[in-house]
Amino acid sequence: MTAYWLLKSEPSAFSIADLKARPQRTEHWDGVRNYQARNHLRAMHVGDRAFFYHSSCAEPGIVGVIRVVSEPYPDFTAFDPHAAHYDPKSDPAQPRWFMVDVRHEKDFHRVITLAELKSHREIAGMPLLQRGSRLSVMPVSERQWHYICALADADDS
DNA sequence: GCCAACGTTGGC
DNA sequence: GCCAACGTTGGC
Repeated sequence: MTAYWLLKSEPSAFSIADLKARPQRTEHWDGVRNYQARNHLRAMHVGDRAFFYHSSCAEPGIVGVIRVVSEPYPDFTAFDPHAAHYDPKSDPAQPRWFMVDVRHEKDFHRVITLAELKSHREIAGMPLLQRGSRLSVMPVSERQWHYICALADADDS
């Protein structure tokens, strides 16, 4: 059963173009250091799809689609004292943080901005649109997924 | 740069 | 277990 997700990244740190430029268009999604987001990561499976969301930028919004291409495994950057998201409390024998590998699937032809998403009551239940939401990994329902894909495809012509 | 919202930490 | 202080996120 394929599931749908939304993954946030600041494009100044790692953008969808960066992912697209990686070998095999694939990279591990490391650095998640929030338990709720971690739990969502651990629920992922190969074949799941996710929206790539650009945050903290001029035009925050969904910029494309990526695919989960690994099962969840320990985030090894947590063990590296030189890594940006080093966590001395994550023990390799009992890892605290996890990640998956993702592959670029497609760019939307335009950014589906946060402002636009907020204007559609059909998807008002998305965690992304809740007051004070900061979660960087969140589930998307099948209905929400197809609704947003339709928005993106509407001006494909 | 501002600020609201949230999660985590640590004293008690 | 409570809660104040602090750090981070992220839109504007």
